[in-house]
Amino acid sequence: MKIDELDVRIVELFSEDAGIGVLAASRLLGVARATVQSRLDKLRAAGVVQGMAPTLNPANFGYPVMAIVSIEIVQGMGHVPVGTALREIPEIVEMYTVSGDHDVMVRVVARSNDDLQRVLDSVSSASAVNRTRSVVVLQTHFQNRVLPLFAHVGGAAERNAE
Amino acid sequence: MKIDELDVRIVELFSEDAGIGVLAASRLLGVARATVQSRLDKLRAAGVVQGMAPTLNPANFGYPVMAIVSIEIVQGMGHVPVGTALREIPEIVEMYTVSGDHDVMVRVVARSNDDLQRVLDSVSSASAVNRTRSVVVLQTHFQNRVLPLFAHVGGAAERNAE
DNA sequence: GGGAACGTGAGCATTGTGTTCAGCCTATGG
DNA sequence: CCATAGGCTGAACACAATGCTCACGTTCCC
Repeated sequence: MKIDELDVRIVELFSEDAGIGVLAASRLLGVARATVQSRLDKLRAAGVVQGMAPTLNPANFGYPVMAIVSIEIVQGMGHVPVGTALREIPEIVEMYTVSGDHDVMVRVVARSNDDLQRVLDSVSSASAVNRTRSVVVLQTHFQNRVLPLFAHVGGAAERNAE
Repeated sequence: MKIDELDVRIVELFSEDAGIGVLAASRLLGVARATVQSRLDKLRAAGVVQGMAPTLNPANFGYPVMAIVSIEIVQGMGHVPVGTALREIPEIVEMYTVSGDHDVMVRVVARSNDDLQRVLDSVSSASAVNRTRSVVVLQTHFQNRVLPLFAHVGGAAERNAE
């Protein structure tokens, strides 16, 4: 997928406000409506843009506390059973299988520090979980900040070879 | 902010496809259009819904490799200079200040394992960074999965969703 | 009971959508 | 050197959705 500056500008506009609409975007960018439409279609078809979704902030509906938990699973168990077990815990908002000392890393949210204890316990008590180590998030600098990278890719198209 | 089942159903609909529109959502839910509109306004005003944004997937525009890096900063330096230094690296898509042995945790993406080396080096060479430890993400189970938690808050705990 | 907050259904003018089309430009390749 | 393909344009069209406002019926609680 080749991404140029127009693609970047379109995505930036829709990131500010997805409700902007194809027509308004085309006017702001000084291009034809059909162009914006076809670019969006292509970006979506390529999977670059997965879709448009409302951004939910757990901190604003009762879950201001966040922690990152490294999980070590018991030897001999695949990572699949852990995955299915942990999937049932709604407080887990992110989950990866990773290399290194630990096997799984998750990000959890909680209502309070007290509540975090409960969440961590529910993680620990999942089957196939051996040991956990958790750190509390003190400050969120940014989350899911993909736009600068995307702009970098789009801008590098002219200056650098790919 | 009090969240009821209608709020959850509205957000679920818009999460599937934010372009669904207020009118179509109201028809699917069997409520008046003005109701959906006012609910959305309130959710947005409360900050529960931050906005609607296109979901970008770095894996689909050239960055399929992902890693999580724990960073220890040099004693005596505040976390602010590290933050500003790391902010300049577009490959960092997530950044937290955390408690525990390490001080900062970031999630980075890269074009390949080779490229990951370059990204990690650029992190390590940031000012105030003392030591880093990184793990490679082998599998992404889910990212930013807030809907189940939101549904849980909305009193849909008894109900089996999806 | 009074009042506030909420949901309803309806109305209105305006605007955006999806779709299609022919024409034009530029880059690429025979 | 010309031919072809792909992208962008601007326009057209019917249709649908939007933002806004309103009067009215509930429900809940002071």
